[in-house]
Amino acid sequence: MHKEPNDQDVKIRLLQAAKRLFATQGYEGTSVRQICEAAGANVALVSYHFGGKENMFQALFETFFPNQEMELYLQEDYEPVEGIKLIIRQVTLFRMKEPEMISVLQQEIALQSPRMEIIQKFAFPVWAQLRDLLRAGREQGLFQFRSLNNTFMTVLGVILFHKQTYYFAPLFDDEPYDLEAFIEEMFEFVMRGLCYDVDKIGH
Amino acid sequence: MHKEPNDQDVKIRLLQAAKRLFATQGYEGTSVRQICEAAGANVALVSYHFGGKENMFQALFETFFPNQEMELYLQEDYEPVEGIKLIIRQVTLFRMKEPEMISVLQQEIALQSPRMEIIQKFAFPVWAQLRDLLRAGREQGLFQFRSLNNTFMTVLGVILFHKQTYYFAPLFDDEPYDLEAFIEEMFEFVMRGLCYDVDKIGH
DNA sequence: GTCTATAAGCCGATAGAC
DNA sequence: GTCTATCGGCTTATAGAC
Repeated sequence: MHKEPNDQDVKIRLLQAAKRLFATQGYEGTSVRQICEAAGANVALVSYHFGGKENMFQALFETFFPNQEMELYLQEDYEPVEGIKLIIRQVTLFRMKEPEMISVLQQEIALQSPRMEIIQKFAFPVWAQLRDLLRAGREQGLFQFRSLNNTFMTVLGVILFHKQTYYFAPLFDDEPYDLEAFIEEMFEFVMRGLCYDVDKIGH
Repeated sequence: MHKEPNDQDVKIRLLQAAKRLFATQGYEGTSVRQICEAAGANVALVSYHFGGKENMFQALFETFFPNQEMELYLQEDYEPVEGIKLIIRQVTLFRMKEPEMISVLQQEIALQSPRMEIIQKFAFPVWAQLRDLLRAGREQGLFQFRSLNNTFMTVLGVILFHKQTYYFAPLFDDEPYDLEAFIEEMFEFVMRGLCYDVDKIGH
């Protein structure tokens, strides 16, 4: 009944190879053969361990998505401002920890691919929470905006679009990089965008 | 020496089919055969008219990207605020007119695919202009932010990420839709994010 | 300019040996 | 759990007929 040590090894190696390749070549642009070769595994093992390429895509989110932290977060009851700050913070930390998963996410959102239904199962709770916090903040007079839909997409764009990349590099001066300052700057940008007045409330 | 009327017809039909299919299935996820079938053209005509799938991708940007308007815009010398407003406006109008091109753009940015080099040739002037306007605005005391790089990516995210979609629909209330109000709201969100004070200058 | 036919190869999935 | 061999189908690209 005891598990071969190689069992989990191969599975995790396949997942890591798939994550990297999906991020850099896309889902359709990546073949099962490439994944297996990169993982040093036999061609048949994706079918055996995951039941096909598509199921492997879902396994990626089960493995690398912060599902547990999200569940904990969603149990709490947050004020709009601190709730949004926490979302910005958590999403940004995840983006730093798993840039390849963010790349996969961005691709599938842009494509509106059939895989979006899988992604929804994992990411929707946070998105819905962000939308609810924006609406609650407006109702409490903390934020001001016309369209909830547009504002939601704007904030999501601020959080998700960021990319540190070779292709944008020519535009970028060399700047010292500080993660906490970065999160703070993004949070403050969003709060100002939402017309949140620190003094008015005294937060 | 006169051109067959069908020549341009087939070419433009192929381009339109490619645009639609690349947007919904991705570059790698779309086959030349699919493009030709959707365009009602023979399988060999992509090679004949464009010299292969990759060259067709570039032809997409030559055809559907607002290259002429961009050239005109870049000749002008804009103040930071009005320049950024114009960029937000023009990009948003383009996003409404050619949502499929935006989808292609988003995909390739997320992927950092080899096609990014093609995209750069067409989009970089605007991106560089946006970056320059942000920096100039900061130097003139109009805007306040710490990191030019991060602020640039934030603003680009606000402009480019937006997506009206089936998958986000469950999050969206039905709202009356007004394009001008939408552009204005996005512009004001960005200006507040940049700490731009209307009263201080009297714009 | 358009077509058919074909080349040469990769795709995902699986049956069956070990 | 891992392997090889193979299936049926798809891919891009092109040579050559019309």
